[in-house]
Amino acid sequence: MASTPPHCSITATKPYQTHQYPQNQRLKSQRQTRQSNQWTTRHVSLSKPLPLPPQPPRTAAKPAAAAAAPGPTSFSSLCPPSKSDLVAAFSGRRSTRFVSKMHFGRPKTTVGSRHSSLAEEALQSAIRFGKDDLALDDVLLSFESKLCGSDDYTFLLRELGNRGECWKAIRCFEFAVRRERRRTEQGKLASSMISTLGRLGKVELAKNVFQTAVNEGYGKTVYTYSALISAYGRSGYCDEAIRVLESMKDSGLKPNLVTYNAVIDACGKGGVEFKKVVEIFNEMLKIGVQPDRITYNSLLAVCSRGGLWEAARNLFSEMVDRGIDQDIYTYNTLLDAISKGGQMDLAYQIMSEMPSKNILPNVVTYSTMIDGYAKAGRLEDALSLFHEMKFLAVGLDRVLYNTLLSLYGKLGRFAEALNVCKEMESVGIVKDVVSYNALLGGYGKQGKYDQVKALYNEMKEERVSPNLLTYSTLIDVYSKGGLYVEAMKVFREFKQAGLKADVVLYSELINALCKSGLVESAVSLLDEMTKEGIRPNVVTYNSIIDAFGRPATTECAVGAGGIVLHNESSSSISERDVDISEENVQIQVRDMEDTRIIKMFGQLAADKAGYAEKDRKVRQEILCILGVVQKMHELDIKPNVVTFSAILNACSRCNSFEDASMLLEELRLFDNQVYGVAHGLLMGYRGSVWVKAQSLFDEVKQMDCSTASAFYNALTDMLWHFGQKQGAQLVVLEGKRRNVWENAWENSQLDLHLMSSGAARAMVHAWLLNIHSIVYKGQQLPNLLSILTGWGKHSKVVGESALRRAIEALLTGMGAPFQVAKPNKGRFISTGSVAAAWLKESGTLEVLKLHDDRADPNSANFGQISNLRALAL
DNA sequence: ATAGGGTTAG
Repeated sequence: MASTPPHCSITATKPYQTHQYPQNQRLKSQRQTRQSNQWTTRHVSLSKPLPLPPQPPRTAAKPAAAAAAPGPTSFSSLCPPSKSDLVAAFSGRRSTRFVSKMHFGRPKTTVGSRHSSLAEEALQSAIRFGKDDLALDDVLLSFESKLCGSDDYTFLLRELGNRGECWKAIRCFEFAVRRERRRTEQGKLASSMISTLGRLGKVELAKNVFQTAVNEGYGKTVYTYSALISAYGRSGYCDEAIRVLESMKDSGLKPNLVTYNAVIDACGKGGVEFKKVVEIFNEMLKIGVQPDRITYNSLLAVCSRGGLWEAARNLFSEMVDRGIDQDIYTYNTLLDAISKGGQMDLAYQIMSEMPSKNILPNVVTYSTMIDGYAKAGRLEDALSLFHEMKFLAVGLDRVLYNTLLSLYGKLGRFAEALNVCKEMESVGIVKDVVSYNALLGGYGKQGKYDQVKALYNEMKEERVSPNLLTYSTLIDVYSKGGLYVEAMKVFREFKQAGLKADVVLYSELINALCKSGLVESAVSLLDEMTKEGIRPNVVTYNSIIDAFGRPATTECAVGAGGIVLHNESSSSISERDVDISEENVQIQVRDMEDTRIIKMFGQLAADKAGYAEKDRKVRQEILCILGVVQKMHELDIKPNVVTFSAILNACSRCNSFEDASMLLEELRLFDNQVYGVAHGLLMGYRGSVWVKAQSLFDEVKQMDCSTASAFYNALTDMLWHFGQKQGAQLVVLEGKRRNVWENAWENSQLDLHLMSSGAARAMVHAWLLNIHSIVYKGQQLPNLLSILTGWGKHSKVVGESALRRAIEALLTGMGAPFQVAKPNKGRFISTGSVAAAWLKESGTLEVLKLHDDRADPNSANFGQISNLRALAL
């Protein structure tokens, strides 16, 4: 089998779009995916001809969008009220957050509304009797003489929109705009129609309304422009929003406070860089528009996306300096920024100060904080806040329930997760796509594939449509579990739904290839995604860097959930490949690219079954990786700790010191500090290098536990691999001192399950040295000593981990009297007395001491001294 | 015109 699959693409969208609209009935009977796809087409019909107003119609009164539509189509079919999730999925957004939020049905309060009481009546009638276009027209006609001006119609269409009655709102708008002759009034109607559509996530329709309004001469107002900007912002189209601001200035209109607030808000939602937003903010100040509380809140939201907690704090003080009051939004957004910046203690402190400012934490505050703690791995703190809010009788809502589901799911505490589901049910909150995604991810990560399947089925039965994140989660879960055939099936479903892959999905696929050592295929997929216009991010690159030197075949193993893909390996691989190709060729030629992905899964499945043996081509790989890192520089993608860990791990897989040095040079390009420490320790330097190392470790300590431990593991492994064992031990003891591996170290027990093999071995030496010193102080050892290796983080065979094997070999090599504990293959035990006897033997101490292959002549003793000092702590 | 939840790298 070829080592590199043919070139492929997974982003080609299926050209389902028909440019002619089918009849109502036909459309309704078609699949949801098809219906939804209509939304992305630009030519949206503005429905059947409206009943003509009594006045003679103006010649240009026909909306442009309506003119573009060839056939009669009803809005009721184009606006299925419950399909909003699909709409989001099709618009290519990265998040469905915007749309999911609409489930809350936040009704816009109509304070200061100038509508008449008859407008309320008209609304009720429209809701109750406006079953289709004609019936709604009847309602509108019957109220026509009683409703006064644009205020009533504005109320009507806005309220219809708030109730999800999209098509009714539009029909009402068209009805009203034709009956109105004053341009300013028409403009008001247009801007509220645009903002209503924006709130519903129907950007294309909003744009059509805007365009029509401009064409017909009442659309060029600050309000319509602002409304359109906001509509784009809500759906995450920040570039469009900025473009509208520019075109607004071009057409001679001066943006006002609301316009700028909407633009800044759009930037926050669309992930525009803080620097760029500050430019817009400065432009606003320059033309004399004074910022207000909402401006600052929106700026804070920009920080929160990027976890720019320091910038957020500065903005907060700037607000205070300017005499702008804070509100609950300010605090919640600030807390979010600080939480995302990983500063939970600071966040907690600020939250505690809220009551003294007369702003009481609400359910949003709590969900922000609980999620922040959960992401930082501080489960106890997360749960204690949850109990606090219950105690304070802060009501739970959908988001909080979903936060809990995600929390328990991640921890594998499924009993609690199920209780949350029950509670949701009892208070009448139906599980949505977010709930399901959280559960699928939770069960998937624990390898509970039966439950994953059951949940996915339940989801379909409950008619909750999977979205990009659902597919993404499932593909990742199955790939990680080695269930490539399952992954392939999900990928097909995903393509059938007509969705476009995003950077996350690509990164998952690339990671799957990388984990199997297929670096070249991974790189070709990287090229592909770039060609598709999807910008890889640091995660994508980290996977590829980490792939360096991985063996090209993976373990042949049985999944923990008992689902084994080898059930299918009765048919030969080549046969399966042919099947896959033929099937797809039959569907459409354009699916060729997808076929390649599907083949890729086939190849992974085959590799996993042990069919393909590949030679490692180290030379080629190193060039590949170097090229990739260069590319990362060119694209100005900033590396992070994971990048550093990946490079260090790649070094550990090098066969020669020279290769490792080449990789380390890449590290130098990124970051001199990390390079200095890694290189220094590798060369056996101490002194100033150790001082630098301390400050590096201080920074790493800011990260969550698993990120920090991964870095320590990578650095230690690299040092151990190249014979700097004393240096490795120094790093490990530093990690232990800083509690990187959670209570791994007690006198009676050493828990290595979170450590890499190098780190674990260095740790065993240190631990035994410590026990040795206990014995020599004449103190009593515990009756039983155990060393836990766990089952190995990545091994699927019980007790058969590389770590376990490494530790077993180490102990045997030292002659340490530890035995495998029978029922638990990952545990080595010795009685205290037997261990003590061994430690007292004359040669033992020398065996336990570690040495560096390379040492700096100037500080030869430093390592040993600080080892002893660290042990004393 | 403003706040919180679900996916990726270790």
